[in-house]
Amino acid sequence: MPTEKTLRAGSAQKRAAILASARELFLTEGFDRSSVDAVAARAQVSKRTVYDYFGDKQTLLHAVFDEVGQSLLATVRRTLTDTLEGLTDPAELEPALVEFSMRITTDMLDSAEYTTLQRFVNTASGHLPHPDDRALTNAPEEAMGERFAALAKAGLLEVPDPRLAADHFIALTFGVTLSRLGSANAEKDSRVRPLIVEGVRAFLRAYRR
Amino acid sequence: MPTEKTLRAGSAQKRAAILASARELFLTEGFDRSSVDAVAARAQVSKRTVYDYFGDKQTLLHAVFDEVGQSLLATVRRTLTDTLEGLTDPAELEPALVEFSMRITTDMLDSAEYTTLQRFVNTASGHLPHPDDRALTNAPEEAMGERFAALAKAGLLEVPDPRLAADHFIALTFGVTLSRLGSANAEKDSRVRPLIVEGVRAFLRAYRR
DNA sequence: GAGAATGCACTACACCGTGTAGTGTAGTCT
DNA sequence: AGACTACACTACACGGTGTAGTGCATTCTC
Repeated sequence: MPTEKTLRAGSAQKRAAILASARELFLTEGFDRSSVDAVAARAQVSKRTVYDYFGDKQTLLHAVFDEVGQSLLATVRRTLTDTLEGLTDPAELEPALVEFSMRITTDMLDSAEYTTLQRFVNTASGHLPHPDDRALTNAPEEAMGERFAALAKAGLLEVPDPRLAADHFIALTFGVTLSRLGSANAEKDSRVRPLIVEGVRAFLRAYRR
Repeated sequence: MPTEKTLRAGSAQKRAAILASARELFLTEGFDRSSVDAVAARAQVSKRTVYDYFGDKQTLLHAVFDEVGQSLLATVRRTLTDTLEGLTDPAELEPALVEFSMRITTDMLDSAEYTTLQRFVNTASGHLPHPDDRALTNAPEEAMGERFAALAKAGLLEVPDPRLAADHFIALTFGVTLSRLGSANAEKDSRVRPLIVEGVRAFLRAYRR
């Protein structure tokens, strides 16, 4: 077995530290410009340990990618049920959608996670081979689509293609905000809310029953 | 004057060749992963000449950035007048918008120019200091805003904030297409047109008079 | 049960190979 | 004569590996 590589199970603490460090650096500085030395230093761990836990830099990127994707999906799901569960009053629809969108947008913009995540998917240095990745990336949109379908069933929206509606909603709120204010501070920026509100209104004009 | 650098005026031909080569490489491979040697080789020019024309790699990037921005703006303006000039028949609005959007989207997706342009603005290795850049990046949206305002004046649209409407239109058509199909082949891909059509329809539901 | 031995995660550090930005220069082409 | 090339060269950063050594817990031994 020449290519047999034994990765240590190790204290989950160090592993988490390395992962957090890599996540922070990769997402802010970019993958190429983040050296493994820097990741190790930030995690207060020797470079050798990084290589013992994760085999190489690509694998480390992959681990970060998975983690970010999972946490993003979890946030979306939680916020979805927090703000849009069991809505029946049409008058509450707009404020609820604004609330949902604001929470997601501020969450995402602050750490620039979604942005760089997408950047990884499209441009990643060295293509990502795992087919799981696309699925993971699309999962948040799927979840939103299901929620929109539920709102349609409740008679609040008219949504022939829920998944497409989800894409449109994201584009009108998060997408516009991101492209206007390039991933800089979100909840503090007073320009965010009006953009979101207008995005939600446009969405409702297009999709309200 | 210690930092005085003398850049050659030189035959515009070589300069253009270098610029084209850099543009191609930077946009497809990414800035970091494109070596100056590769740029020089592709332009069939010695590396020394590259450094004689442009001072360093950053400056070369900046020149590419400007050129792409200008050409993008020109394309948008031309397509705008080609497809949306002097529209009066409401029935022609949807097909005209689809046509406009298809042409822009296929143009942009094929060479991935817009994508990577945006990527440069936000993440560029070494922040771009020039204030011109943001303005240049926003110019296409401004142009579209003006056209939408004209369509509103003609009674075809209801557009209180033309610039915002432009952002919404881009998000619904180009933005959605880009995020679904990651910048891969455009006019050949049969999934593009339906996405654009649905984006335009959603836009019209939200903005039609 | 005290102390030695063992195993293991981890560090510190040197090292290799390679890729790349940028320069200096001698020579060639027009 | 000046634009341009070919090329050698510097300086450096980075990915990855090998290894000597350290701290520490568990286990073995008497």
